[in-house]
Amino acid sequence: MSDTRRKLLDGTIATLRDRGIAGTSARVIAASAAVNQALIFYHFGSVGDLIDAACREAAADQVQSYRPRFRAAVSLGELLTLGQELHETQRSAGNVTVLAQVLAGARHDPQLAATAKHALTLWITEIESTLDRLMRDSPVAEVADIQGLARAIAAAFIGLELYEGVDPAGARGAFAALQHLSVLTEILDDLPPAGRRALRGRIRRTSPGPAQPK
Amino acid sequence: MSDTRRKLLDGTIATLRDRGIAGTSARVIAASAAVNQALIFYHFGSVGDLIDAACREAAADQVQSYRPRFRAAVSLGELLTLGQELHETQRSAGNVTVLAQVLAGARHDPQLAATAKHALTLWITEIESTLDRLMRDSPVAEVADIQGLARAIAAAFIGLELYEGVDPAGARGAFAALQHLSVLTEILDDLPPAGRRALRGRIRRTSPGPAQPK
DNA sequence: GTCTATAGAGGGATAGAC
DNA sequence: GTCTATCCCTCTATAGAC
Repeated sequence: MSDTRRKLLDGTIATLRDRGIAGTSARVIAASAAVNQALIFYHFGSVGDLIDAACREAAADQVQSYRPRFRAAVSLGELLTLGQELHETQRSAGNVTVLAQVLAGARHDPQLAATAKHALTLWITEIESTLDRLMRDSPVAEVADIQGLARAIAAAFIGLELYEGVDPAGARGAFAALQHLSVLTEILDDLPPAGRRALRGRIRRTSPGPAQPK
Repeated sequence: MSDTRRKLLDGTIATLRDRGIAGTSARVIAASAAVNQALIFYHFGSVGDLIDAACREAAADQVQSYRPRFRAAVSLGELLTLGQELHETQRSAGNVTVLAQVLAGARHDPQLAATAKHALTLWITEIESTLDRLMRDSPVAEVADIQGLARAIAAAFIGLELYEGVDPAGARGAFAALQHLSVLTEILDDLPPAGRRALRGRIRRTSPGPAQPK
């Protein structure tokens, strides 16, 4: 790949991270990439196409680089810790923030919507297979709809990323609260067999069961 | 309040909802409000000030109108149902979507950041006092940091609102999954006294305890 | 492939008539 | 309070020199 293309892809991610979707324009991206503005159109055709290319590449790279850590998580608490680390690491690299910005811009731009859905699906798939593995032997699985839960977690994560922008201390508090709560699932998983059977029966009597995936 | 001010405040919310933060300009707002563009500056000074005024008013109105329903919720499941209804009702009225857009724009605009923080705090305060009431007698309160949890819930809600924009079916699935999961907390709350004591002891041995509010 | 220059639209904001 | 007209800026995208 040419040097200019590389610089433009990186500059686009940096611009989305630092200035938000509303502040991302051809001129600003070109300045960030230290490249002539006209080259955006020569190499990518339009600003929208450049954003699309940059986001797809960045999301694929990030998900792949985090895959071993997803695979290594052995509890919901660890998955959450992974999420928190990802959140903090990315404050400089910034791909989750970027995804949040693209998601916000998706409301009035069908192209951004497609980009956002694609990138988000990569993360959701990863979360889903992790949850699948973690919860297979848990009594909690009886009331958990893994597909839906993975989507909820991804969406929540995006929300926390945006919230961080206006209240960093509050966002830290939110993460800490979730971490405390994850202790609950560990307790449930560690129940002795008798306790598990009792819980399972209790769940069956109360819950309508997980939603059927279509 | 003058008719023009009223139309501009409403037109601003409608514009943020329909066109996103990146598509919200003085000209578009004025067209939506059916008012001359120059009147924005006469009445509000700047577009940023208008957005700020509109968002603060809308958030205050919304939170107030939902307050009785927050007070009426008697379980986490009901709080979640309330959230889901709010989500669906607002697809037309649109104030949570608006908040998400302002939050996204906050990244490169300090004024929007202040607006977003103020509006979000109104919702967080409401969620916090509801959680406080709901969880006072629950053994779960031992591992729950209510302040942080309220922030996490509000942020997650914003994320779901944005996710709805690119994958409505996925967002519905996410809500359904959370609803199923809320059954767990009800089970824990309904434990017989002996079971509660056992759970409580188990929590004490595992958890570092809730974070200290500062 | 890279540059300058510019077209043409839309942006915030103001002046001044009414 | 409301309007028109306008200034000056930034935006995307292209034309054309190199």
